Amino acid sequence: MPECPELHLAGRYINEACGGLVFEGGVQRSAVGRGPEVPFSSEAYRVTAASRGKELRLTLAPLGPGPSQALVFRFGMSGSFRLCEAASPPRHAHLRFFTRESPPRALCFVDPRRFGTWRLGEDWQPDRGPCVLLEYPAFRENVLTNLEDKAFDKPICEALLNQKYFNGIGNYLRAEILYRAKIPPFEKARTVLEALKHQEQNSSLTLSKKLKLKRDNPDLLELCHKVPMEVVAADKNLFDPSDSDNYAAFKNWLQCYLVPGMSSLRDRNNRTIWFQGEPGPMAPKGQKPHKKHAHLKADPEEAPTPTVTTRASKRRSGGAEKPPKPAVKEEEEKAVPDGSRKGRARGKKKVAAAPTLSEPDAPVRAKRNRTSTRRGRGEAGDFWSEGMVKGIRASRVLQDIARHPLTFCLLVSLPTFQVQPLQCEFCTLPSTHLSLWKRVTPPLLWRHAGLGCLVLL
DNA sequence: CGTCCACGTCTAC
DNA sequence: TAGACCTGGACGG
Repeated sequence: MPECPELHLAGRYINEACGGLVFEGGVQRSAVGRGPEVPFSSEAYRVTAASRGKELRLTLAPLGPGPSQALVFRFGMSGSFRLCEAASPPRHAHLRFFTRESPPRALCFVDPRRFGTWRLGEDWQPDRGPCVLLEYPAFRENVLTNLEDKAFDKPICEALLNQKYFNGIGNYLRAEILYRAKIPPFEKARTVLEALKHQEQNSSLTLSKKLKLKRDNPDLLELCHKVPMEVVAADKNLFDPSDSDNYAAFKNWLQCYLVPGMSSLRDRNNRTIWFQGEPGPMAPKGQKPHKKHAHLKADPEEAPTPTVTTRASKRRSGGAEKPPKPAVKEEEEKAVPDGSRKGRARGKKKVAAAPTLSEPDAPVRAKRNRTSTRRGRGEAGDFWSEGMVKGIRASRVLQDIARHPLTFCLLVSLPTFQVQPLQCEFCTLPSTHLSLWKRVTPPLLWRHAGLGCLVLL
């Protein structure tokens, strides 16, 4: 399920599962893996991960002297990471990193369809934009300052898959986002986005009213951040590789994509767009929106209501659905995995030689004990109340919110506060994200309403 | 058994 | 703007 939430959760999985492990030896690549051999070997090294949009970077760092090796992965349609017994890796494990344990384990890049790949070096693919999940302000700015680009001549549903502007959005997210924004998928992208530029000044409201408005009516670009954030912050980890039962939870989270009663059409790239209501002015002709899609064995008793399904009615079958994942086979890794290799030999990929990149990056992990303010579902609760807001330099904050209407962050100033490099420990927001706020005022509290986490800085 | 479909890029007419 | 690149699950006959 690789869109940005899955990439991000894969990174979290790697950091949690491998954080305390020592790896050793070389990196093993399957005969049919898409990516290059990894010229790295070490007596003892650690593995860490970071994500950006639909890319995931692994860093192999020797415990002793010696250079680190970085790899940047794309997951294609079916990629994932998994830590398992080295002796019995899953099928289609195309890259393996071995731990230095007694029965060794292997961190595996697993990818049945092999559309995924990896490159050597630490650089993100240069023509992909900022991450919708982790670089929200930069993402928003990148879109709103480039609206003359012909990428925005297209219908919004197609523009949303353009990774130059929407790095991390994929087919299920675009459906979920447009559905919540109540925007017809084939409305022209520029029309939709131009409107966001102007609706940002909305004076004569109190701060808390504005915040509430923002929270209750997130615009399209905010939803590009907020919707994937929900997946990442879900109580039940919707994509925990070690819990195969959670696919049902994911299905249940979906409000539009694959949901019975919703309409669907093929866009100009022949990708299925799911939506509700009118398709919009740029809809391809000669295709009748086809509804239903009954072959979701997840909801057996679904009444065949011909009426337009409403929000309430489509919350199908509550938790009653059973996970549609039947087989847990995938074992019996045949010794010669894909000997066939019929048509077309593996094309020679021009491996972009990683040019040096300075990137001060190196985020200091400012560990804190998180005061667990876990609330369900992005609910801000009384945090937004007038009382809490008192004492902020409201004008500055408002000004900033107007420029970067981030519904999820709010800052409280404390005059004598020394700013330090830090990250939100929950979601590993990069320090670049924070710097935007540092310019306003030193933050004391930084809260992601979408995550329900409160971070003391 | 065969057909259709899938969470994504790429490049070749 | 088609395809190519792949495996595998769901579904129909």
